[in-house]
Amino acid sequence: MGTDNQFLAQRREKAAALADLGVKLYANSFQPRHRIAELLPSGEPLQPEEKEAGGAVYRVAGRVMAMRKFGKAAFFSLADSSARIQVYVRKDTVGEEQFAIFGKWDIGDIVGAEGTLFKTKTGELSIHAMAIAMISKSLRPLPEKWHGLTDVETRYRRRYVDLIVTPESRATFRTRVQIIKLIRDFLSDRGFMEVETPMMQPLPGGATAKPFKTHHNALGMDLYLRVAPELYLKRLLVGGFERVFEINRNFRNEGLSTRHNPEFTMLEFYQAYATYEDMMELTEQMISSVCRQVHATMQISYQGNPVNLAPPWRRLTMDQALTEIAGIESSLLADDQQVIEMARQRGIKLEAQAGAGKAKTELFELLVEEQLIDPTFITSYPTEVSPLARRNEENPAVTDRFELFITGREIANGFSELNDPDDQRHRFEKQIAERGEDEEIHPELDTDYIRALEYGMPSAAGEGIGIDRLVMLLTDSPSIRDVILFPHMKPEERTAVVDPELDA
RNA sequence: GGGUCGUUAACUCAGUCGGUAGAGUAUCUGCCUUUUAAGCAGAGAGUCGUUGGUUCGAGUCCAACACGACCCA
Repeated sequence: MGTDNQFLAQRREKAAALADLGVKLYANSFQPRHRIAELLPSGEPLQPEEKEAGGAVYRVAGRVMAMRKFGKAAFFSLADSSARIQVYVRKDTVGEEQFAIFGKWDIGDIVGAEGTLFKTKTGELSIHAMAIAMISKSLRPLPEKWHGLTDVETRYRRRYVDLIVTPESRATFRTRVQIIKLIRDFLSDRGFMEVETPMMQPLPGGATAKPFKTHHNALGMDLYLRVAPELYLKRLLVGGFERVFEINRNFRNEGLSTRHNPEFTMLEFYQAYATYEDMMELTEQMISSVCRQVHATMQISYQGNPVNLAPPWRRLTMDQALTEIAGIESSLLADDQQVIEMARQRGIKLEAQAGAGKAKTELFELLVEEQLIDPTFITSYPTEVSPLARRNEENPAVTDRFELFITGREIANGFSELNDPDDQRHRFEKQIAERGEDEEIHPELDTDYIRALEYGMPSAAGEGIGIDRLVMLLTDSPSIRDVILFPHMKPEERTAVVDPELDA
């Protein structure tokens, strides 16, 4: 067979040779007693060629990342999840038999080592191995030690390899975990309880988006993967849980891009007796404090451009943004026909039923959005595009809603919740009437949600934050695929080359 | 969906005017007991994304397709 397998064949030969020498290739008996990071700053710094006083014995395990052999001695670098350290192996220390076995080791093998600490001539802290052990034999070569893995497609498809060889990638995903933990802590500290609501829903509600459809065999019914948890979380407000949040996946059956993955992680939270203004306050505090805890500063840069996350953040109504940033005269914005005409002139395609609110929102997206680099709350969204938000008491054409933009991207969306069941029913019905043409978006009246509101939902405000986009911002990642461990990829083309292990 | 660019050894990349495939790392063999992108000497490794076409001859030119990146809708 050939091609792929010069390396596989060589390593299998070595593996067989090791087995002949009585070495277990996939042993489960080596127990490390130390993480490598624990050894690094131990006590007083050693001088070059000095051994650690007391000669304490350390026992570590990890992956062989580099190997430098010298006949009867060798250095290899060993990486565990905490750090890397160099291990020095000498024939006269480990013995002839072990040294012969060591000769069959490869870069990429997972191994254990036990020994004392010393510093080499050149000043690198190292373990002088007294004993070494094979833990798991690697059959495939790792990418090059110097350039690493730069092909983004391979990095996404074989994330395991990326994580082995790309420190930045490991750092990004550690930061992601940290960010999510900080958000959980932030909300828990403020009395929010974390809940899980259905991901498989009979009616996909809570957002205008195309859902994935699936089927329950035993029930003989179609189900949809959720596009948002919103309507379930608000049912919990009805139930008396006054502060709830959920961090979990949503699914949208739409295009892929550097900012869109079919499944993505959303934080949604709801607070009874709060308004959208409280939510803006909370959001400012949450994101800026997460940033400070991650980066020790609120002045960060994203893709080479500075971003200042220090509160307070700018707040503009949509009309103000269109006037101040897009330069549209405020008198024009007051005239519905003029707004629709402006949108048409700019090439925005509007459905026949679309009103000025929709047109205004489209103009905003076209002319303003990407210019909002430092965090900016945009408020007073048209009621027409905000079916779940409470109307403003002075101006019922707009809602008590905001969206947060950073680096030109929508990061969060929040509003005072509509809790009038009759108004909600009317808006759903209007929405259904207007979306009739798009068969992929299934607008159906969620009568149970209306029924829940009829029991009475406290006044409340809620918000959704796109976690992936927030992580992109805080890890300076250009693509959503850089912050999702296993982003969706089209299948690799299956060629005639068959892996030998599958060909047996 | 449209446009541009990319796909060559395990990895990172060259490949001129169309003339039979190159480097570094990695691997293998030999030497080497403090190296660290170890060193020295030698060797092996390729369906040039896939399928067609043009040509005496295609990694190179043309077309379609696949996958990816970027831009646009």
